[in-house]
Amino acid sequence: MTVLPFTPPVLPDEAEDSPLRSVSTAVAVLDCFTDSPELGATKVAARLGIAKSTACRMLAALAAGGLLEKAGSGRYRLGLRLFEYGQLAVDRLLLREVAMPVLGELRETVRETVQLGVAVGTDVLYLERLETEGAGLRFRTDYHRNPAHSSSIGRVLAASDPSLTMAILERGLERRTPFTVVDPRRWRQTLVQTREQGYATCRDEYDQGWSSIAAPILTGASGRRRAVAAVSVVGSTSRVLGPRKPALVQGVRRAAERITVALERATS
Amino acid sequence: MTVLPFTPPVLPDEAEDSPLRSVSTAVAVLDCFTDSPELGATKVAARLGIAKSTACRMLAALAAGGLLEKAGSGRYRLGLRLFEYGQLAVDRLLLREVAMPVLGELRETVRETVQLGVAVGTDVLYLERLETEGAGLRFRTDYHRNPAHSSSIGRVLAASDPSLTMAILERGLERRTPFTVVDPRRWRQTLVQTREQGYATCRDEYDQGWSSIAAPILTGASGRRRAVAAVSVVGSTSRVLGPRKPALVQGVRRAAERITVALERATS
DNA sequence: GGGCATCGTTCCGGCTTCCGGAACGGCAGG
DNA sequence: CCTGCCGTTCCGGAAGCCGGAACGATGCCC
Repeated sequence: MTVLPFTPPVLPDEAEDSPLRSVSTAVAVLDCFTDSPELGATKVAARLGIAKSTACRMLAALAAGGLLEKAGSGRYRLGLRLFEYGQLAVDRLLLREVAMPVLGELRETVRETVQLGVAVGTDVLYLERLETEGAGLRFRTDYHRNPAHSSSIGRVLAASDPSLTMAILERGLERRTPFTVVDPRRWRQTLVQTREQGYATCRDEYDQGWSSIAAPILTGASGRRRAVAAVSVVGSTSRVLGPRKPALVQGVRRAAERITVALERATS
Repeated sequence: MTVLPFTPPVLPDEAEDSPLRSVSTAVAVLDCFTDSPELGATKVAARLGIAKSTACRMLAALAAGGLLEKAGSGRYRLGLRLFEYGQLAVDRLLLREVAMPVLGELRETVRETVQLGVAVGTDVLYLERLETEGAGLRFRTDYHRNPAHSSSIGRVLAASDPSLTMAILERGLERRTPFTVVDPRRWRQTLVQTREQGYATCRDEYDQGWSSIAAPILTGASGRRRAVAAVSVVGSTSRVLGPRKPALVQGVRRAAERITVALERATS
């Protein structure tokens, strides 16, 4: 039997400060499914450090609620009700609502994949991704979350949020490619540059050959403006950071600015 | 104070047979947010028939897990982690994976909004919706779930699943427009017709002025084929059920068939 | 094909932890 | 300023949960 690629017990770390232990455990059980598409009671129990019987009951209870689904022979997977809840959650986001049409136009203009992302912990969560329609090389689309330090959106968000910057540094700058900026000083320097320029770039740092440009969507009074989200254009490095770069930068910045204004108008 | 449009206590009905009461309650709390975007402890407690303190703890625990988020002044809303889980759930669906490219081509062909839906209880849940790109009237996009009886996808699914048919009839055929088929006999007749034709239509039954055509995605051995999902084209009634109807029917059927074949190939 | 290892599920006693009522603090409206 | 209303906290009683072990089923390997 091979060594499990699993991260050891997650539960003791994050469930310590919350009441309702069984609910916390249930959430931890759900978390197990972010890494593995299908899990059984034994593996869940092992990963969380709980009794097998407890894991079994948790799985059954979550399945009864539709958050999990039973996939033959006692294995479980994430349930469709989660998809439903997730859609509801994001539909109710004013940000996404006002951003959507602008993103659509941006894609038309730049003819590359465009993204809308926010910070979740030290990661970037992509709320929307409109893929390029061209037949060119497609960006891989099989993730919805990235470490923030190796993402242009993450850089834009961190540039205006000192606490996010600290959290990212504390977690550590994990190397993904030979080009990932892993030196804290150099990484901070990229934030300085981002603030000066008003946009961020990310060259080959997450997936070699792929780069992106991002600009911030701001909110708050003019004195205390902060980035709540960011728009980015992503594509092969030669297409994004080559001769078209100035045009893409302008497109991304304009789109972000338009969303910022639309947000202000909608919330006032 | 106005009469609440809330359905009275949901919890006693569905949490009776499951162990882990607090987990069941937590799921019921989540369910409250399908109707209302934001809720506080008092309203949740009233709706579920639990103590205010219990509701408060539930909300706090769910928020600690990221399933809910605190929206200033003690109100809560669905959290982004749900979006993440939901994306994972649907990304891992083989059905969606093989259907996506076909749906894209179908939209190109018919130049209308196309949908992919499955049955969840007596509703249709839309796993994917590609909106028409044209500048024409857009179908409203603010829902992800429909009563199955007034949907062409629901009709297709019910036509091949007697137990779904029964469940829908037991729940009752709610009238949504003057054209909604609410007579059980007539509704059953539409299923017969669906089986004969191999596709279903729905004219002005959910939103007046909007109609759809759906065809089934089948699975299982040739003897026991059953619809697991369906593809549909939706647009204004004149565009969908007018002169273009034969072309749209053919397009939808071909797409559904291609997905069926692709699914078989992928699972064998 | 048979035996074995593994896994999911069930049962039960001890006790952890959760529930409900009441009191506290903050907020908004009168 | 006062008065509801609401979210949160505290506490005792007890209900429901946890963990270990036994059961039944599944699937793998020989």
